[in-house]
This record gives sequence, C-alpha cells and structure tokens, in this order.
Amino acid sequence: MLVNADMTASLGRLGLTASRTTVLWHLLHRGPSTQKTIADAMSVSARTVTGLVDGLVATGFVTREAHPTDRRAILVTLTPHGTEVMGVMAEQHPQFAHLLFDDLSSETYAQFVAGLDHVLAQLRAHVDPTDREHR
Amino acid sequence: MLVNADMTASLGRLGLTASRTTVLWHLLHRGPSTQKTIADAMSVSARTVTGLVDGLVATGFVTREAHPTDRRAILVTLTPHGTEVMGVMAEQHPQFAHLLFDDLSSETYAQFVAGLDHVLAQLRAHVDPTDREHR
DNA sequence: TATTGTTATACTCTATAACTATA
DNA sequence: TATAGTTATAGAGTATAACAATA
Repeated sequence: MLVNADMTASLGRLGLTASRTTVLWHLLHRGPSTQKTIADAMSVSARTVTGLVDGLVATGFVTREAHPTDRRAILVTLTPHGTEVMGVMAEQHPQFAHLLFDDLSSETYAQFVAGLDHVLAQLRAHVDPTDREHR
Repeated sequence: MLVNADMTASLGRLGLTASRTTVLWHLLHRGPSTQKTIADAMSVSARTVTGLVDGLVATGFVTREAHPTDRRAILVTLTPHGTEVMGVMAEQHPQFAHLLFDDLSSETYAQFVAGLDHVLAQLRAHVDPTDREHR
C-alpha cells in the first residue's frame, strides 16, 4: 500500500483511512465479497479484515450480509453511500485511485524489487545476528 | 513516507521498521540531532519521536547523549552498529534509500498533488457532512 | 479435516494534552 | 513565557494463536 501524509489527511476528511479505502475499492470492482477474499487480495490476515470491516460498518460504508450458500461466510457489501463515494473517487480522478491502490508500477520500482535481494544480503552481512533476535 | 509490504518485511529482518529507519537516515546525513529536530524533519509529533528513539536505543542503533549547551535537550547519536548498517544501506544500493525516504518524486506524483484539491472538492460534495463527524 | 470468521492478546505508529525541567 | 522531552491516554493497523461454526 502506497501512502503519504497528504493522502492520509485527505481520506480522513472523508471519514476514511487508507486501509479501509482499499477494502471499499475492492468491493467496488469485485462486488460483494467474503472477508477471506478481501484478506487474500490485500495480503493481510483475516483478523485485520475483521477490524477494517467493523470500522466501515460503524461509519455506514458497508454492511455484512448472509452468504447465500456458505453459512460460515459473510458478504461484505457496499451501502449506497459507500458506492457513491467510491464511484466519484474512481470516475472523477483516475490518478487518485491509481496512486492509492496500485503501488509503484514504474521502472524505478521494478529495479528496486529486482535489486532488493542483493541489498539485503549486503546489509545482513553487516548486522550482528544476535541483535536481530531481539525482534 | 512511502512503504510497501516487501520493504516492511525487509527492514524487519534487519531489526528495523520504516519509521525507525527514517530516524537513522536523518542521523546519518545530519549527524547527532535533538528529538525536536528529528520530529520537525519527519513532520511528526515530539511524542512519536520519543517512542521511535526508545525502540532504537533498546535495539542498539542509537544512544541518547547530553546536549553540550542545552540541558533540556538530548542528542540522539548513532552507535557504531547503527552507523555501519546505515552506511551499507546508503552506499550499496542508492535506490533502496531513495525509494524508502524520498516519497514519489515522479511526474505522476506531481500530477497527483496538483489535482488533489479538485478531486477532494468533488468527493466532499458527495459525502454527507454529518457522517464525517463520526471521526 | 479444512475453512471462515471471531475473540484474545500484543506490538508499532500516530496524535493531543498535561506536566517537568530548563531556557 | 517559550521550548524539549516525558507520561498519560487513545485510536488505527497489523500479527499470531486458540476457538466455534460450518463445510
């Protein structure tokens, strides 16, 4: 998730946080989803999604609906209010959505990812292994 | 602060977090600094820096030293261990540092910032003001 | 047995407010 | 009065582990 201070402040004014907005974004594009599906899409634990959806329900962006065939599962669904806000976000300014959700897709990022293992190997060689055990 | 999951995981293996690494980065380039200076540089509260420095002291990356002239202030100083780790990070792979600390400096980012106010005005017009009071 | 989601617990990062020590 | 830093308190986001309900 790519985020900066301006973005966080902007979302705050709308009653959202970056992570909660990612959930809404997923729902807008994929439709009603189980929490498990959302967790996998966000590379985050099921527990984390429980908390995010709790917040979105409390602020009226989504509801939890019964899954038609799997009684273990829940379908997180956008409310009209949530749909409206996300619709505007997506339509009015594609750049906003792109920057918020797509992470770095530039050349620079590709270079970074490609080179990361090398850097880490270098760094690890200079860090005392016993120190690293502290966390 | 620009961060993604890969980066967080990478720093974690070194015994660091993104925010703590930002503190070390500042110290590497500016030398021993008061917590107030660090807070301003990071656009973060003094309280936040207290917590970050607490963590860095506990893991041996920095020490708190007396300020030579101002007895209210503290000079946060890199330990040899901290200097070594940050030196490698800076020298071996400039991209790492760039991506970690410079935020987006691309054209795309400039466009985003320029257009942000417009997007927000659009979005706000579609959000019920009473709902926003919830947070 | 495996999966979905919850509760329990804990850590990091962040903020504001009240306070102490010092300037 | 103003500044540097801490303690107190709070909220968001994240994780693992144990568990219940269901598949």
